Amino acid sequence: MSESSPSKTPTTRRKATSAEPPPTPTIKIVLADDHHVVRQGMAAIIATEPDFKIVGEACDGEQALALYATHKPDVLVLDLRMPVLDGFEVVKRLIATDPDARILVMTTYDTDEDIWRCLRAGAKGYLLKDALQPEIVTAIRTVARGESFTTPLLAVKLANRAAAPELSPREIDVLRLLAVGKTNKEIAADLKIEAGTIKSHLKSLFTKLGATTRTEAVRKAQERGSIHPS
Amino acid sequence: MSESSPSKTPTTRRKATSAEPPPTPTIKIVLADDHHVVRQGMAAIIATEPDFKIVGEACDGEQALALYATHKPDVLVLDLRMPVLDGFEVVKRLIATDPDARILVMTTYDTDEDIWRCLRAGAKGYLLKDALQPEIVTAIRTVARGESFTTPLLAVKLANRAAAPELSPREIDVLRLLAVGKTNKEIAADLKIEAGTIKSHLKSLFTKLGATTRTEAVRKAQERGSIHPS
DNA sequence: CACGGCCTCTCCCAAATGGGGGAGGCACAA
DNA sequence: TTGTGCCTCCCCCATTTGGGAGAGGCCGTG
Repeated sequence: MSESSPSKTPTTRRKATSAEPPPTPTIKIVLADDHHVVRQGMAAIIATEPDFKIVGEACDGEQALALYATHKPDVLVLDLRMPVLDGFEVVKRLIATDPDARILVMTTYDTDEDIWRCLRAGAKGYLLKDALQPEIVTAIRTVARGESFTTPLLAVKLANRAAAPELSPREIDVLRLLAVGKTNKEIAADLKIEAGTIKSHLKSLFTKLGATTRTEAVRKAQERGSIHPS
Repeated sequence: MSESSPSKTPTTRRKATSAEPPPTPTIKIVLADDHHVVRQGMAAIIATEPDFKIVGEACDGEQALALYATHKPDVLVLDLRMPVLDGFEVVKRLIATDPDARILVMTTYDTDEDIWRCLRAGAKGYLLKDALQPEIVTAIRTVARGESFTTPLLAVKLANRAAAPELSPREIDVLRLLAVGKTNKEIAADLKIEAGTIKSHLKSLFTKLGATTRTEAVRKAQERGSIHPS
């Protein structure tokens, strides 16, 4: 399903003004993933496209930033979960210095919050690790062109996410402590505020998350990706 | 000609009765992982070893069983999280029909319960997906020889797990409903028992998991892998 | 400036939770 | 047989939680 029209596409319409798949000079790629196996796999897939070239491989966020700076690749393929500096941080910092950076975020997890945050931070595409070869190739090519690419499956999730209300920073603080099983009193002590205030935050958390018990709130927050099990 | 005797190992001892590391005929491998990228990566890594050969690739549990049956590989490299039939089920069924099956379980997640169950079910090795090439190769070779291989990191976790008390089936039932945020009354209704009984189960869950609140219990159970976020 | 969101705090009250007991039936193993 | 663990149920009671209805201060946006 990569090419649009299978029959009527003569070589005539190959205009040279904009970048097109075949005549692209070379797409330079930096790969950032902490799993060696995944890097090998991506390398193998990328090797099937003659105009793709890996110019650097990083296994943590800092390396990714460094390699981007030195190589200025056409695409940065970025894993979200990484040691030292996670994917989201990398996107934020990279876009801050270079707003035109083309980043393709790749991850196993499909919790919407991550996707949402990365795309809003300026990532151009989002791919799940269960993607097949053609989708991966298309994604890289699309992002390299400066356009955006997101797996259809995720479009739905993104729509949901857009409708959902944002959690305030303080609510996240409470949520995190809630998630490890602390009581209101303990959370209050940790945050150095009154226990009653925790109840207030919980109330708004409940309404925002559509939960009625703390356990349910934690669960829904995890589903959304507002908090990580880490 | 004039080959006096360069070394004392002429072609005489070629075919041996027992299998040995260097002269191993060929290690046949079936790869089961639902992520195309990971399969590509493993394939690339396996290709570096001349005596390794992939005889089949599965992307779900059923395919894995089928391919094992037809190819009788020396090693089945198995991902835990897979559609249709998860890794643990595959291990159980495979060992039931062929107790000598050599299975190397590979996963991203390191929740102890999974490891524990798979190894007890008869898997020969456990590898995390962040393993580097040499470790992967060694693991495959070791398991192919019929010995067991487990990442050192996991040995610790296994020790912990062995010490921890087992949760009863009923406790797991309660835990699962607890995890989605249900109240005791709702859980009782779902399980068709008295609400008071839920409290009893919760009490033993709390002591076994070392928790004091339901949210904490859910969290610790998730950490152990007794229940999955699924 | 006024509005809205966020953070803080207050009061009240019904319901749920957690912790302490105990007890009977059942199955399985020593 | 005597355990031991599991599942079911019961009691009581202190604490926590969830829901309702505020209010004041602060800050950024329109």
